[in-house]
Amino acid sequence: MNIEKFIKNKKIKLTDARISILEKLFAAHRPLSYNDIKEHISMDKATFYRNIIKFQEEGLVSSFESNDKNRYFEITKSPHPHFICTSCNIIECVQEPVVFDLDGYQIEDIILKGKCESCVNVK
Amino acid sequence: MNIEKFIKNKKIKLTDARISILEKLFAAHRPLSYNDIKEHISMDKATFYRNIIKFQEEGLVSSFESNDKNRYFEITKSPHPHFICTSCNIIECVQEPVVFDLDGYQIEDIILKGKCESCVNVK
DNA sequence: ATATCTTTGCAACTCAGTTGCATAAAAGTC
DNA sequence: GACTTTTATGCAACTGAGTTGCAAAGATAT
Ligand SMILES: [Mn+2]
Ligand SMILES: [Mn+2]
Ligand SMILES: [Zn+2]
Ligand SMILES: [Zn+2]
Repeated sequence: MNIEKFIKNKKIKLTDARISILEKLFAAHRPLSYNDIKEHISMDKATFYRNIIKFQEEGLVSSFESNDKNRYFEITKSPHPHFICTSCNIIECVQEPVVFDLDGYQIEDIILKGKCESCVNVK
Repeated sequence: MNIEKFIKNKKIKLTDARISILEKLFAAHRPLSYNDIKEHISMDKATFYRNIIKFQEEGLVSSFESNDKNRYFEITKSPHPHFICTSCNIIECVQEPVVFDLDGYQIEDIILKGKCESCVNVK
């Protein structure tokens, strides 16, 4: 995916800092925290978080809070659930759809917690 | 529910601090954070968190991380999903079961995020 | 009584994320 | 070009939830 194309008709200037964040998120197969990518980007963390907030305001990036007190970010794709392992804290995107409807409520996101394939076989 | 009975055959001494935490959690219809109950208990927050950790080790209390950076605690009941409103941050226990199975994984907890009944009607 | 173990309060600490402020880089105006 | 206004960045200081070290208090055991 081309970043200039991705950013089209969003009101965001494409700075070097922003490009490097978006590139990292595009390359990932799962949501990433600031911690996950801070080695691979050069900006100050204030710049990182301020840009992430912009991305979210424009709907380019989504995020959620995990168990480990970190916030995880990913490029906004078609909605899908996420799995968080309560043993190793790994986070995975879930492809299988979870059908669920709660009367009067509008569900936007689903987070499943439990033991991942690796951790379920360890005691 | 009687607290002495609830605590039976758990290796936990029932101190005043512990009783007041458990009473508050028993009376609640939804998970509570330290912030929610600190006005109604008298202990130091270190004591609160240390006791909560004990409760969780004994399986008496469960918890999860919300959007607002706070941890929410409730008496462990039969597993059920929780709903977190992304507008007003209210947390509710969901009674309707969410059926979902992920091959090789062990699901322990389900968190639904979205707009609650009040917030879905406001723009 | 005295020794041992557990709980508590206080203060200091940790760590992710935020904010104020000064500088730097863009963008707009003439 | 020069000048003004807006936006982005880095740094340091701050915030707030939760944790930890330590000494005092309470409880349990012998
Ligand atoms: Mn995902
Ligand atoms: Mn509940
Ligand atoms: Zn795992
Ligand atoms: Zn709401």
